[in-house]
Amino acid sequence: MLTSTSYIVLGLVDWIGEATPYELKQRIAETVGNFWSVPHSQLYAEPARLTASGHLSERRERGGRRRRLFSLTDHGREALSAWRSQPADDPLPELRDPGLLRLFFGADPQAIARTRLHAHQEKLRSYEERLARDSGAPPRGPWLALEAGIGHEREWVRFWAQLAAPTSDPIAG
Amino acid sequence: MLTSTSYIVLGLVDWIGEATPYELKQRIAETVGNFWSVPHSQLYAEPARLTASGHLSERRERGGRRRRLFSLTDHGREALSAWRSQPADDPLPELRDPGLLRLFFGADPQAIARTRLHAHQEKLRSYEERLARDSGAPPRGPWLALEAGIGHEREWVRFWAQLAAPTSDPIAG
DNA sequence: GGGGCCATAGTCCGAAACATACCATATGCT
DNA sequence: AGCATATGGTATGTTTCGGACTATGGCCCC
Repeated sequence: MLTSTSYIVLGLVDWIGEATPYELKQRIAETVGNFWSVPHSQLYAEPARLTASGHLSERRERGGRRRRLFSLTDHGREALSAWRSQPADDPLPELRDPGLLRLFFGADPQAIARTRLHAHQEKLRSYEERLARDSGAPPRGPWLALEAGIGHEREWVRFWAQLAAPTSDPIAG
Repeated sequence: MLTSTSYIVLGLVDWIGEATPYELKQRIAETVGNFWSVPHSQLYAEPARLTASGHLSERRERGGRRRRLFSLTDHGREALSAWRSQPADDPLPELRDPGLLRLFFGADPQAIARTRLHAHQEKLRSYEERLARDSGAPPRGPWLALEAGIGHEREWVRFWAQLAAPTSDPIAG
């Protein structure tokens, strides 16, 4: 059975055309890794599995490092396309924020909020920068994902800012 | 070394006083599990580890099912309190939304958006209901976590709604 | 009072995932 | 030539994860 990691690999190979695990690693780092990271060791293990199951085909560089180059088979292309057009009835994602966990179990809100706030502001800034850089360029998918990321970072900033600055109490004014 | 799962267990045992794994499972389901779930098999394995490391102590029910009852040791209480007051310099959480992944790799936004939208609306509704039920009751931690959850669910609803209804295009009006 | 059923309660296990350390090759600089 | 750095890949020991499986107790109904 294919996992999300499988589809990340299939999707990227489709995107790049023919790729080595190392290239996948680099692409992920600057794109999808922002909302779904994959440890690099998986990027060697997963293509091997996908080759065994007939979703990818493998070719070996002739000289040099003799790197493995993977590309989609018809079977792989079908699987990817079926996945794309499947209803997204997956379970909803969890927040899984360690800071929130501490908060839940009684940590001091202000203390947590201050460090978290900075980190999220930074992240938000980097996303907005990227949005400004490559706004409008197709395809639309990565752009929409970035929009989603920005929305959630804004929400985190709002949330932590409100806890970091207790003066903004809606009752006290 | 203690993991997030460890602290969830320690935190809940602190909260409940003395608990069996099964009770932990139930508490998690209705509280912290909303943003950080733990597979139930871990709730048998983790207390055993924590007992070995001296953070919990174990007692056996006398008759009946002879269930294991765990409670905090002083060592465990100290670890929990140290964790609570530690700066939250953990890595930021990832969205890891399967729907977003499909979107990223070219799925039809409207198709994905419609199913996701419903699911998030439902979730949001259930959170708001809970907020109305036990608003104000201390402790504050769970309540703040619920607030965070509501914020992010609202954000998801906003995001998917905008994709589900293409008429709200800001350019076309 | 005994049989069946449901909720409770717990164990077990193989397959992945993970972090991380290690190894190897190329490239360019001094 | 020697060395640092980035590139590229492998190997591996632990955890985690799901999910299948087992068992126990309480309760209702006949």
